[in-house]
Amino acid sequence: MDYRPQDLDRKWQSRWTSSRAFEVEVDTSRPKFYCLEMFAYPSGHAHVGHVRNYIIGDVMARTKRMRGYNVLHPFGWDAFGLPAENAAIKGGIHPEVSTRGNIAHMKGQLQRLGISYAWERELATCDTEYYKWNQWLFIRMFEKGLAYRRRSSVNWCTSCNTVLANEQVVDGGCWRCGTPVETRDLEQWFFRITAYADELLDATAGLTGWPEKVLTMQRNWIGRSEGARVKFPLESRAPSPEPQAPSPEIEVFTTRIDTIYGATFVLLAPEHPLVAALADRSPDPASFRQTVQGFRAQDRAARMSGAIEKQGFDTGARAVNPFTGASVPVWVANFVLGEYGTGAVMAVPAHDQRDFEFARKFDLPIKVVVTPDGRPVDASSMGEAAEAYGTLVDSGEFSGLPSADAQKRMIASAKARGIGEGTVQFRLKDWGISRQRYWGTPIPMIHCPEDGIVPVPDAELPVVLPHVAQFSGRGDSPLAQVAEFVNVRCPRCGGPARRETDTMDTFVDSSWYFYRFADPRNNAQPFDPAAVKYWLPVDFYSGGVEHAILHLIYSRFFARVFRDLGYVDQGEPFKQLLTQGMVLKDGAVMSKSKGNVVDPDTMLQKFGADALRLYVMFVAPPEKEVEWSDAGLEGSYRFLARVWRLVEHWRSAVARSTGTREAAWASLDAAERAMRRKTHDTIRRVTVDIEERQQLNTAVSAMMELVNDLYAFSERAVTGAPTHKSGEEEMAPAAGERPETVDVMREALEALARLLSPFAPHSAEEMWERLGHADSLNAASWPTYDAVVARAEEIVVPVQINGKVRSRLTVSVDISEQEMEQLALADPAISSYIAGKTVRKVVVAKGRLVSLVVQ
RNA sequence: GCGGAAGUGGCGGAAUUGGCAGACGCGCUAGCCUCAGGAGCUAGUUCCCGCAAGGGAGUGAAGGUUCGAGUCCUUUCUUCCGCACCA
Repeated sequence: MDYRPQDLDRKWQSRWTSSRAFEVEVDTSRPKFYCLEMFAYPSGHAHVGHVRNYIIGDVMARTKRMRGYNVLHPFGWDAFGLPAENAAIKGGIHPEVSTRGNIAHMKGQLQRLGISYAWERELATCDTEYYKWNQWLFIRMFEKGLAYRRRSSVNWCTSCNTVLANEQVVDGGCWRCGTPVETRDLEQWFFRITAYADELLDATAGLTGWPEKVLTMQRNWIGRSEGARVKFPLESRAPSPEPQAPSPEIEVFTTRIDTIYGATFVLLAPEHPLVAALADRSPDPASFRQTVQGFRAQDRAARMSGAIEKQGFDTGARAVNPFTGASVPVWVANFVLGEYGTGAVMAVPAHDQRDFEFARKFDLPIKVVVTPDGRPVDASSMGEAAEAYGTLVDSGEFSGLPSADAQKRMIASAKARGIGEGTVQFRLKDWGISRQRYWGTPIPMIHCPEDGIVPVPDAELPVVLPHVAQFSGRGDSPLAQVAEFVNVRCPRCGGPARRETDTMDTFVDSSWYFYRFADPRNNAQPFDPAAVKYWLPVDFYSGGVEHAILHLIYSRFFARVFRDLGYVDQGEPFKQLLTQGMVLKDGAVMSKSKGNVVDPDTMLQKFGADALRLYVMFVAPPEKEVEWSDAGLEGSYRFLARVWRLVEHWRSAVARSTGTREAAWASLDAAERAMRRKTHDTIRRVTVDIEERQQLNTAVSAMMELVNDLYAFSERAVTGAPTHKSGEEEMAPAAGERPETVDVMREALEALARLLSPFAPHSAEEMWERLGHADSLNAASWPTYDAVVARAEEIVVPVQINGKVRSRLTVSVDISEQEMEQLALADPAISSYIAGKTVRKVVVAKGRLVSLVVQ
């Protein structure tokens, strides 16, 4: 029979489904393994880049299943999100319709690849049964003060009169009409992730199964920095008649309080609350405000293009440096960030490059207060700021102290005087989750004129996303236009009230779906804690690096929220993380717009699922980026066909020999022993490569080596090599053929079918069946190896003279170091080299090599 | 600028603990088989010299440690990725 993979795909996929082969239940008597690939946004079509990740996970899942683990391997859909809504605005197809259609298509693609998912646990985040628990959790977080509301700026298109997501801002303009985007302040919901900043940072040290790269990215993202807050009092002017007089001081954050004697001016962010008040007091408030507004608008556009030039202007106000008592000017600067620290900085041009550039540009004073290496620094001639730590000069009572000591003393001094204190500042900000969008989880809150913000009672959850027929892309939040949705009675006072019309960021959906998979149909709670206790943490999590920060940090945050709610007992959800590399085509990431998408279905039709799976695993280690190659895929197909012919060639001989196996191991000849050794060593290598090294490409090459040896072994046996022609016939053992050879072949083919099955499950199942087995390869059928058999009897050991290999010795593996040395010196090739010279040193690495130093 | 990863044949890559560099695959070459081959089987394939035996060179570059370095150390170059006025 010829190798027809497409038939095998169909046959085995339907068998797996009908036998519920991959469905699992909690079973505390067995070790569990939770294997998860990041769930998918249902964009419509999976390309081979996406698919690579699922295959990697499937190899792990199938291997662990065969190793006897109770394997949870679920899949689902990150189904809410902007693209579906954008498509609805442009094409008029309702997000619900397009999303469900896309899910159906992509699910078919994954099924055709034979990925071993527990499909009965499938979930989509747009299911009310799922997002209900987003709402439930939101309310719990609201109760604990972890969800709160405050004003924050959004992108606003004045032409469409609507809020834009960051992705909808293209080159600083609206994605639809190109109108320049403005910022506008709205009341929005936030999650207080900063409450866990320290813990999220510290716990990275315990994530030993994560790539160091990802941990570094998370640490940088959290961005802990130690420093101090110090108040610079504003110089009093004529008493202000205004009732809300500006705050009498400017608080700055600095990590270099040791340089404070050199603080010759103060800079405010354009967003700083004091700026508006200072504008009122300025001689020309209109132009003041216009300049500030210019800075704020510029900031957005400039983020895209890179660096922007430093700009600023003098507010006219002055503040007092609390350490020197000097009067310093207060400026507004475009590069000071409103959302970091206090939104104000003390500028020390001598010791901070940014301040230095600003001072030079605007001719502000530069004062040196730290000498890096003991040599004096001249303020007027320095070309750049001296940022290094050093010894303080010209700093009053602190002069002469090293920077680090000075920082401690200055913080103590500031604290004693009530003008500052040491603080820890994080770069991590609270997570803004409000989206003025339709296709997401409605935020379960009610705004009552009497009672303020009231959560929807648990009994009334879910707040179902109402049907919206028309998506214009204009105006308010889509939900705000649905009167039946918006108008509601206040749960507390019963009076008329309005529902919250914002929906949640879809990162909320993806921050806990891995818990839900443990118990996806629970209607009473987000999940049964006992089920999660059994299945979690995820033992193997794989996905793209693009999620290294947001998704993974939000998930770690949610894990701690669930922990503090008493639902899970530990705060790290992912034990091991693998970030798989992308698949490139013509050197670029696959994308529809580039037109370089490789469609898995086309490959499936040509070569079958197994060849595609095998190729993608073989081409490179999982973390690496790979370039797609049609020729490489063909090579994998050829390999599978080669294995297939080998099985076909031998299977009837193997079937007839049943019963003689094992008995014959003692009477093997040398070639049979070597073949058997190769079989057992291959089992060892493949097992280690998958489970320990997770280097799936070398696992495949180990199997290829085995097959190459089996062909040679087959050639040597009387039956000849399984050529294309002869493969079509069932070969009987030729006259005089040794039964031992058949036994060795059977052991090898059975091992091979099983080792191959995580990679090429359809072909492997079929081969297993054709070798005479009625059971499926699914459960607990991983081959074991005999370490004694796997060990070589003889090895070839190189002999080096002065670092160059001059001869090779074939020796027993058990040979002693002394014997090796003697054999090496007695070797004719070696003795002729060393004749007449002095052997100064002999190094023997047991079982590895002999190295002679000769003069 | 800061941080991270990586540089190995024509190509993808392998080398697990400092011990035979180039496994395995692609591509290419030759032979066999065949009516035919874009199928299959066998052999070859880092570069240079040589009919061969063999010799020499060789893991981005330059040094170093070592009997021995792709692997460890120092310097340096290049590429990719992340962060990027975070005070």
